[in-house]
Amino acid sequence: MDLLRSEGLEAVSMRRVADRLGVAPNSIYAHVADKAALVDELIDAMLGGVATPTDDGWRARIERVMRDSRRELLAHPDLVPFALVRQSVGPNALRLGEVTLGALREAGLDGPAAVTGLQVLLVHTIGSAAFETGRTGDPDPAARGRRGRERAAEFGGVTAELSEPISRWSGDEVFERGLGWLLDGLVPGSGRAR
Amino acid sequence: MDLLRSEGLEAVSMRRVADRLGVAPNSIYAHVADKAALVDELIDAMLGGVATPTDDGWRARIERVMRDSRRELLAHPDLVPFALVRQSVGPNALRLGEVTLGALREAGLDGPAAVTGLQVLLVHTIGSAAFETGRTGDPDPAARGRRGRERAAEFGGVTAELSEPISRWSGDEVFERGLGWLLDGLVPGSGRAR
DNA sequence: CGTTCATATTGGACAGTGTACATTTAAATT
DNA sequence: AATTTAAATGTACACTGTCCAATATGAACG
Repeated sequence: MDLLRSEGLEAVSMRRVADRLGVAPNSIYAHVADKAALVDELIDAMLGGVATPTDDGWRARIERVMRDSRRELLAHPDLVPFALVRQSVGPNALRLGEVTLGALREAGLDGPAAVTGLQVLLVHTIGSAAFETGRTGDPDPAARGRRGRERAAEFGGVTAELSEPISRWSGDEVFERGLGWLLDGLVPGSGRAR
Repeated sequence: MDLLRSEGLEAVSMRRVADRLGVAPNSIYAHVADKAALVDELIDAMLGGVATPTDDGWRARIERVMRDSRRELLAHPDLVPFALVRQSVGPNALRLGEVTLGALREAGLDGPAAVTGLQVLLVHTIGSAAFETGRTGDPDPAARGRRGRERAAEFGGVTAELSEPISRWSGDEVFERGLGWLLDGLVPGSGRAR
């Protein structure tokens, strides 16, 4: 986790981790099956920074879990792409998942509907973090060589019109608005912003 | 693209691609800046399979773009994790983005709101595809070695209760329901399912 | 026509990567 | 003290993306 936070995920190689532990690279395989499994544990460790909410209303509890998870995701951007695909079932993910499920049931959803709701919320929270995380920097879409420059010229004007505002608008807005709409839709008749 | 579809993304290495073209590995760098840039072009090539919708209503047009994109994403699962993070601004992504933006404006949204709406829709569509794509197979959460088995025992029962139904319920439902709620929320007063 | 010049391609190499195999060291259990 | 189990190790394999200097190729031009 130190390595990840200080030098990014690409620095988290078996050899570098082993160095950090004063150990041979192979020793790690006695504790972890794969590198993927190692990353899974990193993800769950990250979720350790999300507190179990104790708010009164179910809606407030859900909002808090999602907002806090989002904060933690944005603080560990390199993990975000994996958080969705390899949904880790570590203790922290489980803890937060059950709290959210409980809140959804409290809101009146039955078993299957609550699970679907949880999934939709996860997709939105992690997905919007992934979206926000990506493309932070190089505004240079031109590849090297002939094809690259040709492409840049081909649709140069339009690129500016569409992709520029996309990267400019705040991710908070995307996250908050989407979260609101999903919660409104999840529990029919409980619309807040309407 | 052939290589990706037949052997997955891990087979798409510079050397294998070069082999396929009867060319030395380095030659590719005259046409593409990076391997990342190559993947970006793969993503846009994939989006080439999504037709420009011609339906009458704005809502039908948006639903079609998102549903078709989802189909294409699920057909190329290895690309999904990258579709969100490295949102490619290739010609096809641009084409579909503008069509969707047009539909949102037709629905009555002004510039910034339409862009936010587009982002929320993208996050949901790509995000739910990513979620569905992940974890298709090995139901084996136990790592090797002592820690692994210890962990599996530590929260064994709960794992089954929560993670088993999650991987069982259909992704279609998550996608369709979320899409509906988002569209309902996006355009106030036009709720369809209520 | 030959020459110039940008583009494309090449061989070779560097510094890594994840991980398998067989073996030795260490710790826990009997 | 002996035996079983776990942890750590050295070596090695088959790859990976990408840089560098040098060469081949094609089109444009005087």
